[in-house]
Amino acid sequence: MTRYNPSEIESKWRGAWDAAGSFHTDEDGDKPFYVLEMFPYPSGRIHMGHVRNYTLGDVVARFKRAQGFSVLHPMGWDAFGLPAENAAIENKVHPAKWTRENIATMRDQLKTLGLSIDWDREVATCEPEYYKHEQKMFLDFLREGLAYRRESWVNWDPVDQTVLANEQVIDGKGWRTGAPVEKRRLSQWFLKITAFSEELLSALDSLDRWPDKVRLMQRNWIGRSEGAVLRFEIPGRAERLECFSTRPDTLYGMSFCAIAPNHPLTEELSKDNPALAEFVAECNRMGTSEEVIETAEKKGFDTGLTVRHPFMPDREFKVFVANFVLMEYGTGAIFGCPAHDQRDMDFARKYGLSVTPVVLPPGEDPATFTLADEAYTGEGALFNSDFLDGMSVTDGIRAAIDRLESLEAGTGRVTYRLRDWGVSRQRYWGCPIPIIHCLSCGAVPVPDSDLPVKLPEDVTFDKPGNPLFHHPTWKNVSCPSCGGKAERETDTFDTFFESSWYFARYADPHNAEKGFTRESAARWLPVDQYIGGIEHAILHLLYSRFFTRALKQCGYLDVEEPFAGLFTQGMVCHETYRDEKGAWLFPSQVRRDGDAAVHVDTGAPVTVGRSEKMSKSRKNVVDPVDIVNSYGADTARLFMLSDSPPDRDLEWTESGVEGAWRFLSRVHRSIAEDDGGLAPIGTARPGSLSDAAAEAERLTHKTIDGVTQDLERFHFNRAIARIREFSNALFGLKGDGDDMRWVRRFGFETLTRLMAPMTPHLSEELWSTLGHETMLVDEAWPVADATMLVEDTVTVGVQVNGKLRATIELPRDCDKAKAEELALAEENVQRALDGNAPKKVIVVPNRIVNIVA
RNA sequence: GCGGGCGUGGCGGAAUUGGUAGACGCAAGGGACUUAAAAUCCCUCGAUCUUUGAUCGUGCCGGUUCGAGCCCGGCCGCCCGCACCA
Repeated sequence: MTRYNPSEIESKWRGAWDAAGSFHTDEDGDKPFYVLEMFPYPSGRIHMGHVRNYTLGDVVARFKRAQGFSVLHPMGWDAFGLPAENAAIENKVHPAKWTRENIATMRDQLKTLGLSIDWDREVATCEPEYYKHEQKMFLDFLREGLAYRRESWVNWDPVDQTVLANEQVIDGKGWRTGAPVEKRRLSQWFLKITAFSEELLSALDSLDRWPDKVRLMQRNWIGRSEGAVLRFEIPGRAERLECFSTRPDTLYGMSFCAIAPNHPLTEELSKDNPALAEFVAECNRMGTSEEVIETAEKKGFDTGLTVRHPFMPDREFKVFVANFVLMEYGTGAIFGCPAHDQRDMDFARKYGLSVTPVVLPPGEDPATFTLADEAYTGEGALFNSDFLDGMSVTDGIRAAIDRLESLEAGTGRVTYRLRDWGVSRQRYWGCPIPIIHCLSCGAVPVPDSDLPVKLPEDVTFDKPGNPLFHHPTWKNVSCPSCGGKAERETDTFDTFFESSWYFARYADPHNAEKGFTRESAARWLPVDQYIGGIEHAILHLLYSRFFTRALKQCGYLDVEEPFAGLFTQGMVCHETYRDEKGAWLFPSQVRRDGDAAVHVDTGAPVTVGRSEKMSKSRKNVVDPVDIVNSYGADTARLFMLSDSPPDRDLEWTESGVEGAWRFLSRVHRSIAEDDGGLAPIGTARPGSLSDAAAEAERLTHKTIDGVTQDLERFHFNRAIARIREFSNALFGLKGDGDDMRWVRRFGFETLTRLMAPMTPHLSEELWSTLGHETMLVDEAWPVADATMLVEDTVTVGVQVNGKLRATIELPRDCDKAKAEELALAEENVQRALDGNAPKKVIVVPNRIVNIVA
């Protein structure tokens, strides 16, 4: 008796695939297909989220390969980033060493999953062979005007002497030091993603193999709004005040203007106005967290300036500096119409400004309509508005813009919420920005011949701040332009920079001259199927879309969109456990005892909490390595794919894993221990089959058809349900006549082939057990015989007044009269009719008969 | 506040997109095998009742339809994204 021994089987077949070069990318085949999963950050160990992500991708890759596609399925490492620096500081290990060791560990772990990856194409973004190309890209962007430098605000930790990302600022304090975070102004590099705002928005419509949800999130993020820029005269001053508004139709309801605390005009005025300067400082102190914004009161400071109304030159309105006006959006200045904007209303009530309604809600009387403290933002007819009176909001907007343009007091304008991408990070473990700062020449690009600018590895982390800044020699260079004394840029790129083009590098991973050739990009891009977490719905995907367009503009490639198909997987969740003191416990420390749960060692009661995303902080994690060691990779993979649809969250349960294990053991046992019930390989189909054998044959074809469709549509959980149903029928077949022996072989072989994308090792083993000398990985995907998919008879439900009363067997496509006759003949139907004649009979062929009594 | 999604047995989820609700699995209960256990195999498994059958049942209320888990209107609940974006 041969027991199912996954560790033996799995290492054997991984070795065989390796030796045969089974997953080597075919550069010549005429059906290229690029499957890509988001590459991992080398944190040290793989987690269940990786297992799910890479299993999903591997099912697609193996399925497509079997269907005859030349599949590109690579893997690499998103290897720059903050955790490496944290490890350096905490454990005194160099980020490079830490990262490379983590990569080695995780590569080994990933390999045990049996993924059909071409490891010859592996890339690690922290290596100069990779990042030298993005330095070149950056310089090309600079030449094209797609990169530029300007001052920008950052979160500064005064103790660590470092810049903090927004998520490292907790309650206004540095996450590590607890010191109050300061706002600092630094010169930083930006990529001009806003040059593509409209394109990035409109091209979303063409991404029809992306989830609607992700497209919507990107749409909102880009945030297009149509409106007008108004240029208000400021009596006593030469310049005008520019305000953006989506509602120029409400101009007659205006009662003030407000400008941002960091508006240039504010900065000028506060120079000789200490009270204003103090107000601005107060605004800057105010955090930007959700909670603060939610509860913050609208506050303003009267500048003493006024603006003149464009349509009513005799009317002037006060200009305030207001804490709720953002410099980053529009022009950093607004006109306030309290009646039709809640923020303006709050502000007007606080400072006693006038509230003039100019949009009349339907059914209201203009003579009596007033507003309390709620602004009216709906549709209606304009009134109190001179030439706009009677118009709808939409017509009013157009008419107001026309008038503003004729008065040269404004113009129609489209504004986007999207802002340029700041790529400078004051960090060590990242790609050096290839710029040299010269006192006389300014920021000078490093010449191509001097690339790459290598990140020096002889650094220490004993001083706070960026080690590049303290490096004794690296920084000091001569200016490439004038030869004078100069310094290197010590900032490095945001790590989203590396992940914005890695998918293209895989097309040509060993090219030392270029990031990739146009030809390789033309062959493989865009990625046919990209798979990853929803958490990257906006930034990573948007940056990659931008990068692809920027690269196209610089002549690198000819596509605009990097990812033709996108699938976003759900999270892997697990119950949470806490002991009596409230401390989190690992699942391995907990034993379930019916409804109760107790500590494995002490027997003390354990509180079971709701299921949440697996996370180290809550300890509700299960280590994939443990699962692979005790059940094998195929069981882990099968469980990942069973039950939960891939786009929904998956609940990890021990019993579910056991169920997957039981199923695989059963398949193994049933096929490996089959004693003589199988026809030899290549036996022709017998001329006639018994009913049972014919039914099994038909089911086999139906299963091929169903599983194929399910895999194509990412319904992996249904594919597995179908396979289980199929195997239940198959293993229950009795008899050893020629027909049974033939159909059993046909069924068993089909089963192993259909399971191969999900459980590749076991399938390969069984393929061999069934007597094949070739490897299953090289076999073509089975194709169903279409004539076998239709039954001769169908079971049709019979309803009386919509309620099911019977089912009848009918010949396929049987005529309506016959169906009606047979339906009415049913005893239960007659009883339900209770002697009444049917008023009407609806017959839907092959579906249902409904009798209306 | 704005935008989006989802509510189906004890649980995860199926349901050819308007046509037999609950596939497949998990858990539970019963039985067989065994000295015993594990493993395995078989049976039951939405609720209620007057149990060869009937009634109810897809968050709640209503509508359209011969027929609604699916479509429409209104509620309730949960989840996600954005958030002073003018």
